[in-house]
Amino acid sequence: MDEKNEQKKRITINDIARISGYSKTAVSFAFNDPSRISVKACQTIRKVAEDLGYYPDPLARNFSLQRHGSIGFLLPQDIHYSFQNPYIMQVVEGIGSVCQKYGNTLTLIPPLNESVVDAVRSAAVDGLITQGMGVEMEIVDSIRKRKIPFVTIDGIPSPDMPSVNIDDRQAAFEIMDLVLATGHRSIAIVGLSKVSYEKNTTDSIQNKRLEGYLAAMEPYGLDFSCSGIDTYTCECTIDEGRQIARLLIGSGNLPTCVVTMSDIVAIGCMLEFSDQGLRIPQDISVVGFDNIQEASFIIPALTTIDQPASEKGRRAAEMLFSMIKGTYAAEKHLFIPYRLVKRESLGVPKETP
Amino acid sequence: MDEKNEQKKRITINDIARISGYSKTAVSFAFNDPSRISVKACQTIRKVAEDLGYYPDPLARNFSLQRHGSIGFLLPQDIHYSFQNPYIMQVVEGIGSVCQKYGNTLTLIPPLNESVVDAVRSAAVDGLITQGMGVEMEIVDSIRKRKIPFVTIDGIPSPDMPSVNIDDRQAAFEIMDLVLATGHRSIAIVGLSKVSYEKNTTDSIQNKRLEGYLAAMEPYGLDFSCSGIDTYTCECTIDEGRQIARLLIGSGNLPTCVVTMSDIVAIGCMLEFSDQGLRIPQDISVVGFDNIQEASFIIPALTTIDQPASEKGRRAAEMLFSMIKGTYAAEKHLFIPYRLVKRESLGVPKETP
DNA sequence: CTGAAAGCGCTTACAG
DNA sequence: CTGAAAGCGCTTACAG
Repeated sequence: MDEKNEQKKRITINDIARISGYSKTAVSFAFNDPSRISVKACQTIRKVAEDLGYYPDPLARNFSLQRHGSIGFLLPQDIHYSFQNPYIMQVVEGIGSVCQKYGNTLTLIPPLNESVVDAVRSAAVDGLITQGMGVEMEIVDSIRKRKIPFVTIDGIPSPDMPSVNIDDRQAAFEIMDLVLATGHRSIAIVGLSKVSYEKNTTDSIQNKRLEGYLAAMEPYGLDFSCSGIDTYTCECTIDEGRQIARLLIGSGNLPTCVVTMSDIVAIGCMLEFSDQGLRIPQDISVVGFDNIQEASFIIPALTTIDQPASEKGRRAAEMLFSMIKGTYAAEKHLFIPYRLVKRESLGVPKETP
Repeated sequence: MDEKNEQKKRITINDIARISGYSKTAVSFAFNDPSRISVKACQTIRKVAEDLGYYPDPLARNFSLQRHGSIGFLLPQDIHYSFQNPYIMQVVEGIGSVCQKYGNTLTLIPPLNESVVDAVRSAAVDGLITQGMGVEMEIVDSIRKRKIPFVTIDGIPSPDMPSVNIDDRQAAFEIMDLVLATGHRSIAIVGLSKVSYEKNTTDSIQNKRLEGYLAAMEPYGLDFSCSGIDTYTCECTIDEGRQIARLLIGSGNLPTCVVTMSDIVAIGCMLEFSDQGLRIPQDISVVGFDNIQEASFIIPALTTIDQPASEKGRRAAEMLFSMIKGTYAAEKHLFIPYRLVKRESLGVPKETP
């Protein structure tokens, strides 16, 4: 009935037990805790196992042990977008380094719109790290229902939802304050697109940053309704950054500065501006957010907020593993320092209206 | 006040069956194949499940289904290095997009030196994609022992080891030929470091590329033993690229061109050269390999080989899923087109000796 | 040191 | 449409 080519049946612990003449218990110990059996038993069992190419089935082992040996990272955007954003990749790197430390793997969960809830429910993970999650999201209920620990990075700190953040409001305040102090009054703000699988999010780091911008603008008598202050949103990719730049150029009413919430978008804008013959910062200034590696080597170098992306990932993962082990007792809402990085992409505007 | 609902015991299919008055079979069908039971039964069961916050345990489900619902990617280098290389990230993105398509997750397996064999043996994956693997590697035996399908990207095509590659030899030939035709005779070649978890690899794409370089050099009467032709190796990071550049400058015998096997290393070299006051390509030329995004926006733009990284990942993943499903029958060794990309980082050397 | 046996929580072929 | 029962392959508390 089955097309049994060579190995008709997988070799199990039972086969090894039978052939070696020991019990399943002994075979199990031979692999997991040799000190519990005699040296002779261990050798015999291992020999038989080796000859038959046996190794404990991870699926059965994990099931018996009631753990997966992996933590999950729920990608905030479609995988195609997430991987184009070096900031996200650094976060993942930080998470991964902690997984490595604890001998776990890192499971990337694509945020398929329709099925993200199912994906989260059925993912083979012992815990979950999410990016940009608010308590009001439907997905939070799903995770809670699963009763696995989770931590959110760049989400909104809430009770029962451990988080790792920088002070986005203050960081945004600082960079906008610098932009305004430099003389800019005509500003395009480019925000982040929403987490891909949630349609009705009201609370987010985007809002925190907008609050910060607004607070910086207030002393200058500006707010988002003023003419000259416009807001946009796009995915975090170079291409969409370029599109925003084209949009601004096409509008015939170019701002003197573009304030983005993401370096990768800022770089997209810069590249497009350059391609279209605009000089940065003489003709237009651009500032970013994140301080990805590329921000320092694009010419001119990008003024931005340095975020400790890898550290965010690491701290979140460390928290998560503590929670999984049940030893977690520390502060549930971490705030990590950021740093304003002044470089050449921000200059004095040609004319201040 | 149900103590046992709190955290004493997890709610299982048995609880739902008992409380709803239906069998475990019916409960299972309510979640997996509602058409097999009556509408009424389905509603009743779902209601009870909802009230109790029940959802089939993924661990048990996967065990019963004998599949993990995830494929693994064995990182070629330490996670810290792998994530700094946009080429690798693009490959992962390609793999991930296919996982998303098939409703699977993507498990990243950190290549911890000591335990990579164990990691591979125990990873909760239905198949494995590796980067830069040769048949002679110890890890191959481990994977085979696990009897899960695997595909290698940028490895050496071998029987029973499906692979996805470009023609590295020819690509390397073309770019070296261009370098030589441009007039360079004093060349530093910067290769890739070995796959982190294997110490004695003789066969690799690095060697294929060296063959290509050599073939291009031959008509010019050059080979690796010639004075002026030097070879180096480093991790694929900007920092190590910079180190190579410093090494070259420090040697007092600067080549006229640096030929690297990785854009990220090329960019590191370029940044360091620039920082040290050398002009590219007037004072020194640099060429890369991969054509990562950054290669097009660094100034001067990088001459390189365009590799379809994302496509490599996608093709490898598609192969792997076919193998997992047992429907695989096509060509086992894929070669994908590459493209020589001429940009400004390669120029005519100042003096041709 | 050793082994019998009770789980771990599902899925599904089979019979009614 | 429905349910009893046989797996899936391990781990480990317990008794000898």
